Amino acid sequence: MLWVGMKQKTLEDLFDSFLSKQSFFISKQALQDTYTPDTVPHRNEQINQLAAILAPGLRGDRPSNVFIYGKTGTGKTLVSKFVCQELESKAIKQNTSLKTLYMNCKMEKINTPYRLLARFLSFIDIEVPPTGLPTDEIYKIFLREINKVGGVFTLVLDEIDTLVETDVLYNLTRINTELTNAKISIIGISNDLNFTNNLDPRIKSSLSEEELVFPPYNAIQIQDILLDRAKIALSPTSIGEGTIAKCSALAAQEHGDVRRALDLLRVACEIAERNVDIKVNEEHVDEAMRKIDIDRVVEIVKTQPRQSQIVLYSIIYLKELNKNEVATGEVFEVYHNLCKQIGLVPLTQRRVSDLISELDMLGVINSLVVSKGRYGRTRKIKLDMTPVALEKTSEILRGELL
DNA sequence: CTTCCACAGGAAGGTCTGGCGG
DNA sequence: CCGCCAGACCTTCCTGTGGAAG
Repeated sequence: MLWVGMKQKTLEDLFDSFLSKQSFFISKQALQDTYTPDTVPHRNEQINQLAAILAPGLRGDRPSNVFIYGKTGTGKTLVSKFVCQELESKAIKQNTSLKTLYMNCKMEKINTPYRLLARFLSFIDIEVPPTGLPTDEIYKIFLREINKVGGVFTLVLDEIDTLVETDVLYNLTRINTELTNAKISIIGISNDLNFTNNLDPRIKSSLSEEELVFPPYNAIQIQDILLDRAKIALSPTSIGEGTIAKCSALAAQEHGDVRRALDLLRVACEIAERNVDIKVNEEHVDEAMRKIDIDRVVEIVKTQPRQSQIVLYSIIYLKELNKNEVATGEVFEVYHNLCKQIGLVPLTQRRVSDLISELDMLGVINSLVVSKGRYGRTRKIKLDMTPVALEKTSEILRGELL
């Protein structure tokens, strides 16, 4: 698929033409989302607001807690990191004891008080075992050490949504009352705009003393940002007419997600480079779009535990019988038979129901609870992937399971 | 209007793994 | 080695419920 448009050549020809061509990339990192640019365009307002909220930390006062909302790729993480960096360097200059600490709750799997405290402690160079100790033991260590170090701490909790089920947030809001020598303020970042709706009102009012909303970027802004990055990342001769505009337009359609635009451009370049084409053009972007989608699905499917894979395969199996929308009961039945065939002990329907929810959250299926009146209440379950991705998934699962 | 289906999804608790300090 | 701990993963038991059928 990646070799679309390439005629049959000898390998020697291929290598020659590859070498004779300048690489598309000057610095690929600039298109990756780990990259932190020197400036953050179109986010001045948010930067200033956040800086104003955090500034009291420079006088040794505890800044208000902040809640930041905005969809993915709207610059929340970037702005937070940027402001924190500036704040810290200012603090160092004037010799204030102020530290900022960033953690991504989802990626670092910080979903229990224990882990949050452990992570915090490792930040001030105290290592504690990852498990084994009682939580209140860790808490005691935490209080002791944090008071020893002292000063103002600004804690950035990215993707704070993952903490909502647990009592982490509640404990966090109370932590300051136990501190004698240190002050902690919290920046919570969420891409779920309704996040605080189902939050305990006390936690809500405490955590969102201030709120910032990051609106999506529009197509022009995305293009602007993309051009900036492309200047750093790519050789100018390699970018075809309209390529950047197309990436921007597609990302703007999505929901103003810059990360998406950057991914599109980067993958499009990789495809073009592999094809030994001269420039990245709009077709490469289309191809990139497909590839990103497939890669996403494949990655999820592969890393799913066996039982979950069987559940997904059951849904695919039903789809192949031309049943587009299926109910939980049907899936469970197929799943049950499949387990027996493979020789695995099947899980209960209760558990399978949860697995279906998880697959829904991962975005490989779509499920909606509907009532069919007399015929009960169940989920309508649909696959949520492109035909190509579906084919690939089916292939992988068949390989893994049978 | 009531009934009643086919589940959703909460609560509590069990089992297992990996790790602790003594 | 022991008793204990956190956390992942499941089971059991349970109450709740939207709306077509009667």
